[in-house]
Amino acid sequence: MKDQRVSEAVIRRLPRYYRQLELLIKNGVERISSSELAEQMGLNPSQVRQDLNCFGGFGQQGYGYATKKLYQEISDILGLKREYSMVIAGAGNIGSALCNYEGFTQRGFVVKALFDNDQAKIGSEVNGIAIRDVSEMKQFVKDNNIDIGVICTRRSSAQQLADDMVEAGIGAIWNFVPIDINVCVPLENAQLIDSAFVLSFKLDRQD
Amino acid sequence: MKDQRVSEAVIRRLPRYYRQLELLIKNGVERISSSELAEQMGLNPSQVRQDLNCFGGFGQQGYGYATKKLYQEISDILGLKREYSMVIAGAGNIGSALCNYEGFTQRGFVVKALFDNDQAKIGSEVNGIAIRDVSEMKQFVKDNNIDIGVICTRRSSAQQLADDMVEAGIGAIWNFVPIDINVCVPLENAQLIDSAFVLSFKLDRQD
DNA sequence: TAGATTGTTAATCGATTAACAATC
DNA sequence: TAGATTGTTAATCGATTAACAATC
Repeated sequence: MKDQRVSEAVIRRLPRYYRQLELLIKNGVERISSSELAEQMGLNPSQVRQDLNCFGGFGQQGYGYATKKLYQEISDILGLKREYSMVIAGAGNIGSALCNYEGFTQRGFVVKALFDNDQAKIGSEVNGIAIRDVSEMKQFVKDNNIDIGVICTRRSSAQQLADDMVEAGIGAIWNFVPIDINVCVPLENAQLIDSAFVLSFKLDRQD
Repeated sequence: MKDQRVSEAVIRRLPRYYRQLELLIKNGVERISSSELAEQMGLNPSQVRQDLNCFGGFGQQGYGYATKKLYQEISDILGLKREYSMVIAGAGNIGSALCNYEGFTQRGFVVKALFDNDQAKIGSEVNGIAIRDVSEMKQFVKDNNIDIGVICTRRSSAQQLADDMVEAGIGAIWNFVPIDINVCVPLENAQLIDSAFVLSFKLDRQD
């Protein structure tokens, strides 16, 4: 088990391995070779072996990889042994949808609170989770040791709220606002409009 | 204006340039050098110049780039001159949120219809857009020359619906379902759970 | 003209792919 | 033992960064 720095490219393939393994297990497949797995995922067999060997030798020569074992290993690598707590800043359209998304809770990502500055919303609930005044956010993050802060506000307040979260000791930021946020903790961008632009770019060039 | 194949890495920086330029213009900045722009975006000045020169020489020696001109150029490169039509398959949580998202319409990405297989939903509207029976989707895409098909269904039907869309002549697929979809048109993945996993991975390793 | 900054070529770095000895 | 397939080193490829002549 080498423990060099793992490249971003490798990290972003891990969830895909995880999902593919899950699928294979569901279909009763007990072992798989790097070539088969690569084929199924549109990768190169060497790449699959290189990727996995960043974390350890999970395979067996002449046999391949035991799907259940590998699945378990990747689950551990992804840190899915424990739960992660989240707060969502901005109880609008996207924020509420994320709060309602079952996929997160199923996987151990639990929304602890929603925050908004709209007095009309504060006090009500989304999917059983209270909407609180955004002015209480910092203290809440501190008191509850929140892992992930999700930003779904207007552009003007996004950076400030991210700063507040970081000051309150949050572990990571997940940004849905179409603005570049600057923080010193892990940051994941999910800027929908950027994806739309990539699609329009490709559509426009195709002809 | 060289027209070699543009790498995926460059393409994914284009929306960021676009947003940053927009911001600069809003702040009254009329010109910017590659070093300043790189600084602001956390890139390397050479990279900025290389990226832009994939599409043409938009700058001027000794001066830099005129923000308005560059903004316009990138807008054109991204194909934002015209509107793009979308349909959304799956009127659940995420599908409805996307349908309500103002950012899309503002930028010229217009949702023409939502589709679902739940009889209780069919016939109602989200944000003024009709929810139709998913069995009518293929014909609708054909008749209305839809550009982008958004997939927000359960995992079991995602691949089939993507296939239907492609057969009906759709230009691109935008997939929100945590499953690897296989199509012969441009595909953009927005798998939320994958992002969550990347965050848990990084959180888990930090200590 | 001198200074600044581009556009572009060359050098470096890192990620992907190939090859093969190790070993189940 | 022979066949298969890994783990790992080496080769290739592509993307990022540096350097600098061109030019505004």
